[in-house]
Amino acid sequence: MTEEGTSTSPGHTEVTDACDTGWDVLQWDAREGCEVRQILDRVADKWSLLVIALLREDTLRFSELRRAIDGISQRMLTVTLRNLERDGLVTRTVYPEVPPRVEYRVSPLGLTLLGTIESLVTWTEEHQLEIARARAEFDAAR
Amino acid sequence: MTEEGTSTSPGHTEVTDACDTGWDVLQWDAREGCEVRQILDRVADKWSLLVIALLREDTLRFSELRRAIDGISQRMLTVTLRNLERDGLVTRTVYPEVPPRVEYRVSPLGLTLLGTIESLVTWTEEHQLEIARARAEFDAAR
DNA sequence: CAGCATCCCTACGGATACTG
DNA sequence: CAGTATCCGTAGGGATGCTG
Repeated sequence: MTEEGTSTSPGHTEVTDACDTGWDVLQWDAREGCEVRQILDRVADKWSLLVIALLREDTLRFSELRRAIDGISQRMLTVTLRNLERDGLVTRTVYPEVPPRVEYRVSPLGLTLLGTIESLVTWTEEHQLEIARARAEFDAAR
Repeated sequence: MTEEGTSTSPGHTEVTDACDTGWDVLQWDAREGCEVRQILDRVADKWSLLVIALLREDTLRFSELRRAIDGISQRMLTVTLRNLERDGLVTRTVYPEVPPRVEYRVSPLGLTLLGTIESLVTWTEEHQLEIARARAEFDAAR
């Protein structure tokens, strides 16, 4: 595995303690080690949010997720699930049966994140017209 | 400019009306045309959030932002500002002076988005320990 | 079934050089 | 000062093929 991993990069932990004080924007970026950046990245990547949202309803197995999502490659589903599992947002359960069965469910932690995300989605729904209008206006001015 | 633009891709607007019904996860992804996806991308890219957060305090000019952000290239600052401006989240004002002066400020719309984002940041701060623990545990199990 | 591994292509984003 | 234009490396992510 030459890629992925969202490296915790041990031995590179000179985060100078930034990111701890509340919403201290001037500091929390630029440094990749920052938690906010990492969580934001996780939530914003192409599939994580979708996967976690799907799992909110009920626990699903790999193939079910694969079919439910439509555009996703099995590679990215694997990668996404591993990341979510690593962050403790999703739980993976393997049933030692003959054709292997693996089930995924959202953890309580994942649920709280999902709740938070909803406010963002709500914001989007409430303002998408404003944004569309702004874009149209901007593009027209070229 | 051969790149960037978050294409409104005209003539590719077959969004089938998805994304309108609230938080209908099963539908809103996979289709790039979705507003939620676009907003999420905007908010999650490397610099947008930081820029908008910096502007919350007071209006700043290009060079001030550049210096304030530290890691950013002037190219990405430009791109980021154009996108934010296009979406109506940030306002750009040009003062026709001899050494040109341009000032940026958050729009009211941008402010409401920032407010929403804060809950995400708060979530991160509240749960970063849990996540760190989960990661450590996961990594240890390899 | 659930996945790892490999190849490969593209978009994101940095560095640099040039204008109004 | 405030950009624009160009070149280019890297990471994200799709397609495909192989295992336990």
